[in-house]
Amino acid sequence: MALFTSTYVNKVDRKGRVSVPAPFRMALAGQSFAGIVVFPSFVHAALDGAGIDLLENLARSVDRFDPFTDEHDAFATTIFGDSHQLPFDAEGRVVLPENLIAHAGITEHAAFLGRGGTFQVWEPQALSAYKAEALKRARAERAALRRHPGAETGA
Amino acid sequence: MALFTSTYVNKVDRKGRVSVPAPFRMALAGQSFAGIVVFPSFVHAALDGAGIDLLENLARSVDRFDPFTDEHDAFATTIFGDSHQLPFDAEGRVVLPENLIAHAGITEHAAFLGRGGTFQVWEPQALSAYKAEALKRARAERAALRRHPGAETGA
DNA sequence: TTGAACTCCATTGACGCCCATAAAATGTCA
DNA sequence: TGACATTTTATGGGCGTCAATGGAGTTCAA
Repeated sequence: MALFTSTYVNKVDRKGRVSVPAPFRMALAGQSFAGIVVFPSFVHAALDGAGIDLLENLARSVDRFDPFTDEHDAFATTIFGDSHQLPFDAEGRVVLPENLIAHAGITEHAAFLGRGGTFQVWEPQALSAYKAEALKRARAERAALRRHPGAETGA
Repeated sequence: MALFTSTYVNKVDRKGRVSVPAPFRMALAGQSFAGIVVFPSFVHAALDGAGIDLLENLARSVDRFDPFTDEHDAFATTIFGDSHQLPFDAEGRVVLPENLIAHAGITEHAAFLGRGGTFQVWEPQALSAYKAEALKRARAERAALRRHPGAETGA
């Protein structure tokens, strides 16, 4: 299971290349596409990222159920339409497309934020601000989550 | 199920390495990741630690991809974004990341405090102070309970 | 032919892997 | 039961490898 954790800030070089953090590359190893998939976040000035499996699963679920549910259909359309497949170079770097750079306000550095099954890419300053905000909300929700504990691993 | 008990104080060497107490390592044996997961405590100048299963369970509870309605969005961001997977070396040591060292105020030594299903890592002095404080509060609460019988919460 | 994108190579600093030692715990045997 | 042997920990340090980064050459296509 791919698990993206921690936050890494890497440099964007003159040619627009960024190293994807090695642990993230590890988590993606063995997928059918050697690279990452990114698309603009709906709610933040950031990018959502994941492995190609995210799109594969989404495509599967659209095929099966979702011709009937408008919400999910619109969701899938947006994601597929705005997603970019970014291949790794030999050193594990990717080139962020211009419009995504702009959406996230990225300049010198890019911050990779692990979110479990997916990750996000932020402009570091913006991420700091968002994290401070998220921490405040997380404190408030901590008690709530404790009342809904996750299932134990039966496997 | 992993059970962390007792308190151990180990040295942090020049390279930032600390031995994870052998009983803790035992409790983590057989997990899918040979190491520990740590993240800054929400409420203390300390680190919360556990096995990778903690994050796996959390990821499962959030894994349906749904940027609009995830009530635990902030929580997942904070936990995953600030969590570090620290692999054991051959001797059962881990390297504490710089920002976590800073958060806990750790310098020469690190105190591992068992808390049942999880554990915490403290700067030893800070842990002593916290323990004394906790003891005082416990006594005060006990006294209060005696003065107001029937006020106990079941939880 | 000129720019964009990819391949290949170089550098350096951090990290992982390995071995050594000492102390403590445990086990063994007469 | 007391002396000795074995194992496990905790700790320190050397060294090779890999990750992150920078830049030069090469291909492809508009």
